[in-house]
Amino acid sequence: MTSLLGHVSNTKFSNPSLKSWKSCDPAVLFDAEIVSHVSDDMIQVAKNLANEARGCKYMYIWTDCDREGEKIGSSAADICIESNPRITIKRAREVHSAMQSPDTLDPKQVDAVEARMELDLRIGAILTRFQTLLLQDRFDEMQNKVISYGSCQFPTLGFVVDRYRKVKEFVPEETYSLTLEHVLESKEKAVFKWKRGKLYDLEACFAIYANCLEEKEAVISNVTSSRKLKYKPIPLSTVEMEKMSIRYLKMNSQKTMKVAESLYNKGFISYPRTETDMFDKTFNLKSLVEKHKDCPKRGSFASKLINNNGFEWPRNGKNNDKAHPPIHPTCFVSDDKLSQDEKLLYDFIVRRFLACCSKNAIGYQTVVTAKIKDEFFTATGLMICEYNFLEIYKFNLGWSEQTIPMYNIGETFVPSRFELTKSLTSKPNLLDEADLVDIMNKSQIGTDATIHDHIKKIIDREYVIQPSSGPQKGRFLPSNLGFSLVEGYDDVGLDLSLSKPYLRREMETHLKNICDGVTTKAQVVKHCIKLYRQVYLQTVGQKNKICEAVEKNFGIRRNSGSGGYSPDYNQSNGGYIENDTSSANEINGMFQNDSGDDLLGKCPLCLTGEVRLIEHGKTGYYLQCSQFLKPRVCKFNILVPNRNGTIVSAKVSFSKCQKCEVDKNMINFKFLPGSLPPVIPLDYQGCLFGCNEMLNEILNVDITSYAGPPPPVTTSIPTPSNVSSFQGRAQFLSANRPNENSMNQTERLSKKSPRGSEFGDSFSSTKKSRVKSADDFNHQSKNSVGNGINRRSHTMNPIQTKTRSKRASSIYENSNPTGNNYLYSNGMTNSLVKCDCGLICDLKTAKKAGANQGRQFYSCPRGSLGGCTFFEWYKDENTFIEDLKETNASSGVGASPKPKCFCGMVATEHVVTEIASNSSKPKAKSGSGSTKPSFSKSNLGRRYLKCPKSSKPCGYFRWIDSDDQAYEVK
DNA sequence: GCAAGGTC
Repeated sequence: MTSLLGHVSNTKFSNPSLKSWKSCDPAVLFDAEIVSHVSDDMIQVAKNLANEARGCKYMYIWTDCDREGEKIGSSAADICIESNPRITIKRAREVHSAMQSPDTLDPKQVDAVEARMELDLRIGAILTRFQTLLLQDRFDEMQNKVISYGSCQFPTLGFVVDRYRKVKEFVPEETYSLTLEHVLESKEKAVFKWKRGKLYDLEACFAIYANCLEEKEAVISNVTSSRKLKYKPIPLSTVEMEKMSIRYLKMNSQKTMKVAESLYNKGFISYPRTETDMFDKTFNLKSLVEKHKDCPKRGSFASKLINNNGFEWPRNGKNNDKAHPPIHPTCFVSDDKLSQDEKLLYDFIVRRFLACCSKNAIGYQTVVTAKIKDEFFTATGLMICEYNFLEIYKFNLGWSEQTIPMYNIGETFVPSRFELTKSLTSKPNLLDEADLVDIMNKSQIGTDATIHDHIKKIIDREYVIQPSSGPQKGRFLPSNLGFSLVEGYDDVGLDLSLSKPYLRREMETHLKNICDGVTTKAQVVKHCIKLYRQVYLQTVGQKNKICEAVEKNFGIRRNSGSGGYSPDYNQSNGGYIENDTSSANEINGMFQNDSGDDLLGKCPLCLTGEVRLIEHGKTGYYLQCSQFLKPRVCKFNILVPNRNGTIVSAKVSFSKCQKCEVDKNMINFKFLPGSLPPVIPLDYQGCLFGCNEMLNEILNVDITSYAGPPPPVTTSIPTPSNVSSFQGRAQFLSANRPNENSMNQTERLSKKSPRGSEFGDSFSSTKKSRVKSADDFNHQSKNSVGNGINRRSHTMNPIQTKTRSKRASSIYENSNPTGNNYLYSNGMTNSLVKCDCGLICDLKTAKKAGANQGRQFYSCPRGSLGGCTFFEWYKDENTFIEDLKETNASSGVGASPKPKCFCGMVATEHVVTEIASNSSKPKAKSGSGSTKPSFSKSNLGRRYLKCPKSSKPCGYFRWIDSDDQAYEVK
């Protein structure tokens, strides 16, 4: 028999050179190989296991019965098998049957934990390096700071910032109510509450009040009395212990856990890290209660439970981690054996336990209703008859005796006070630690064993401040740094912002699915990396937002940086980058953008963004609008393909194109000798914006192909510019005193004005220079990968073709084997359709039987797991032409009017996809009440028109491919 | 110098 100390193994990147932060672009870590290894501080544990295993036939694993326990056991088993390959591994689960019928380890649970470990490592390393190096590069003040990112840390910080914003944005509103009081001769007093509560409209309230004033007396219209129960608390879990300790013992979560651990190690309480809030029926609770009967403080209550029939089995909560019971005292300990903090916490745990084993409190509630005119007012009294658990558990439960005078129905009285009162809505409070623990728990951020660590982490990292005195004592305020980071990530404008809990929660859902056998570790890792990669790439593309937020909130100046910090990365890290050249280079491209020397000029499509020349490794270069990475704002992203290495280098020149109508900088090209026709010099300065057709054609660049629709008018995410000012935040503490309405003057968040859809025809100047047929330039190699990709606006690129041929895929499947299809996009196809979350859509196929079966559409890649409702049909060239026809028809340009059904509505088009009878003519399905026609086999695939109404359609029917007149289907 | 999850 031997013991473990939690996880014996951990994950790390296998290539030691990746340890250095500047050894590679952080995004390389999305795909770098990861290995499991024995942690440095667990080497002795591993050695011990190996030694123990040598002489054993069987190994029984008795770790916690949760998925982490399964993985811990699995790692321990691996070590033992290595030491003794003949050893048989058994898993003890149910205590009572463990030895008689031992189980085996559950590989699904082990897989789920391995997925979590891998994702946490990659995400943490990538984003920590990204944001640390970014801010160190731009701000002198950040030189020695590590700005860590964790999938739990940041959502925790996000909660603090969210509440802070709510407090700052709060504008109190006046409310009005009617107050009724009655003081009897006996001096007894009844305070009645208006049934309407409060009104926001003074005039309305005054009208009611004036009407009531016509009546001199109030009449008692009802008196009810009923038995009320105050339920005893449920058994104690870790999160509940932390919350109660913070609120009533004034100990923070970190300290609470430390003290609890100390009590546990001394054997005074059960294991303090548990989600379980129900006792197993086999527990001998009475004997545990009995242990406290001699306690001077709580002994008499414990004795009552045992001797006076006061014991009752505890209520059940909803959670059971199957690993540990609820927290309870294991023995009685006198105060002199405990430190001050231990005394406090132990006392609480014992009281809670005894309360659980006691009975509900019983009271009688009387509600008296008084009426004036048509308005009703109630006064409530409470008499506690049996205190039961309340005797021992006196933590502010909001249940106290409330006496009111006796009234009889029909009795009248003259009000002592009847007034229209004005009050202000009260502002929310900053989060205290108990609030934060609660929100984290509900949002599945962290576990019972780690929630307090995450809170400590954001304090230690100086992302939040917890004042130790003053009115906000113990509450959380975001620091300038924490606020800036959240604001920066939020400004990137993704619903899946890195400061929000959604990504982590989604991961948790998938981990459960692995355990349930719904999916596999590989699929989940792939899916989550895809999501995080998308969010990461878009965040990197707008990293200036983070710098801007820091600049604004700190009041510090940005230095020019090293011109983007990617050049500092050691790109010789061959093995890793080779595996994913596209993603690494894509990111490098993004890192290069803000030095200003890659600027070509204003975007000809959206007119607001700046087009830059971005190198994309072996793929080529992009002419990319700065708005391109914003969801659904601008799609200008033109590929200059370079698959044959024709372009040795391309750099933006400082001279403008004189011929070009769109005022753009020229590009200095260096071409590979022999790769181009002799008419083009090897050093060539040219413009790619349409005026130089020859250059465009030789390089296979179709600048004219972008003729996409204008983007929808979008409203930017509101930016709390006034909220975030350095001064404002510094003043917050001093200004925010009790009873002082410091928020009155706070303005609401300023909203950026909506972006106009000023696309118009601004790009038409280049449309006319559409390139000639590719055949005219057959000196270009036929093997050129770029050929044919960019020829026309609605031609699919090879990646799309691959994607289209797939059936609708599950969320766990990538749309192509690389998982990086968006990186190859030429920017002119639908492959860049993004959903309302800002994610690149999955292309799916409609499965539902009907006219649209088989059609492809775009939808949110997150699907039913918290995805948005974005929907858009895929448009290939044919449907695009159809659309044009329809547009022309509707605008009356040389098209016949659309056929109308008998109701006069435009008939809708359908395709025969199912057959039902041998009839050659369609007829209604009998008894269905629907006029959906049924068809013969020969009609399969034929198109027809019918009434568009889904209920009570008129029966109009006409074959499209026939000259027959429409007829009515009954 | 990065994560989160165990545990003393």
